[in-house]
Amino acid sequence: MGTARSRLLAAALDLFMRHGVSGTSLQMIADELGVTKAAVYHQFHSKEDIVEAVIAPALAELEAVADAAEAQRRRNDRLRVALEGVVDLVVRHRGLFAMIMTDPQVGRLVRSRPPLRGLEERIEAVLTGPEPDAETLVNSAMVSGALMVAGLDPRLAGLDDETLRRHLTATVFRMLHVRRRATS
Amino acid sequence: MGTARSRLLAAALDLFMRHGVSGTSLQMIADELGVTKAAVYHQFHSKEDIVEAVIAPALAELEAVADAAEAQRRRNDRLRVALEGVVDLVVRHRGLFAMIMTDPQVGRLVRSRPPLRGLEERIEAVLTGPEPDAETLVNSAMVSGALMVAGLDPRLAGLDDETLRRHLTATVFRMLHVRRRATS
DNA sequence: GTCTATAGGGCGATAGAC
DNA sequence: GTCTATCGCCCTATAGAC
Repeated sequence: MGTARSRLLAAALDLFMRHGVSGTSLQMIADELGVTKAAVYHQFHSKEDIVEAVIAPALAELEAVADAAEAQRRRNDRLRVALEGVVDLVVRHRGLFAMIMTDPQVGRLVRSRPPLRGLEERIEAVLTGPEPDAETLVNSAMVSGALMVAGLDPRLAGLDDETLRRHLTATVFRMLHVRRRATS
Repeated sequence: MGTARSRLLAAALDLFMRHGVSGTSLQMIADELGVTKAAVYHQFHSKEDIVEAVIAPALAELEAVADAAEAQRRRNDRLRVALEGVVDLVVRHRGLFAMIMTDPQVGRLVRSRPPLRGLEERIEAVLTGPEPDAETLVNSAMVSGALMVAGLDPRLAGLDDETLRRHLTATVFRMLHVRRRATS
């Protein structure tokens, strides 16, 4: 079963994805675990703390992806590393990124925390490059949305990680005109 | 300024997109208009009524797009008509479709209303065709997400309708391997 | 169409016993 | 770690005057 804390986070994530963050009350989380609200407050001091703990691991991984992408010398390699990294995260965490991107409350929280602030911008900068034209701007926005929804759509829930990863990668590369192989 | 009703709907849409539906209270809507909550309840009997009225026009247009697409004989034409129609809707309504697709509360509402129920499925069926393989399933899900976020992203807010429409169309066609011209 | 006033309930959060 | 009990707030919604 894991620790009380990890069971709480798992239940919270499930409810957040099904009802949204502001649509999920602490009472719902407590009911899901079969305990009272006060027991929830023993683990986390506020609802915001819960949201933060739920998204923290994925954001840390996203930061590592940004680091790895920015370290590449060639633009095509930066794109390739960023896209492969983000696809991998989306596949492994499925709905979590959809929750982060679509829920306005989560968005505010992410943007208010200094270490995370700018992470979005770093990824976007890798995808678009400096001074992007309209087409590049539109396409990179579309990639975000396309990946986000891929982790959410119930029709894709039955696909295994490897199949989903392969098709996602192929299509985002096609969207942004990225060459498939690393530059030798 | 328009009627009280239309001003209310405009204010509600703006707040729904900024804070989400469950993150928006009737008090916030009333404040935005400079009136009291009771004045809001004079126009609509419940919050759900407001949500329904906000999304109704766009959903009616979406239904017309589904009709037009299903009337095409060839698969490529069905795809082309559906995608061009949806792109047009997304461009003209911008954030509205993002709100419909991402907010769990709105999703429940849409799926609970019989005339609208199945509309999602009709559009999806046109995009995927019968018994789609994994790649087709993934790609059509990605198209939904890509279009959704395009209406939401603040970076694209400055683009005029025609520019946005052109790039969105080009990229979704590329995602789904659709030929650009109508079948003669 | 808009107001004041209020009902009734769920919310996040706290205190203190076990 | 979990409980009972409670606080104060804000929510949706209603009633009735102007």
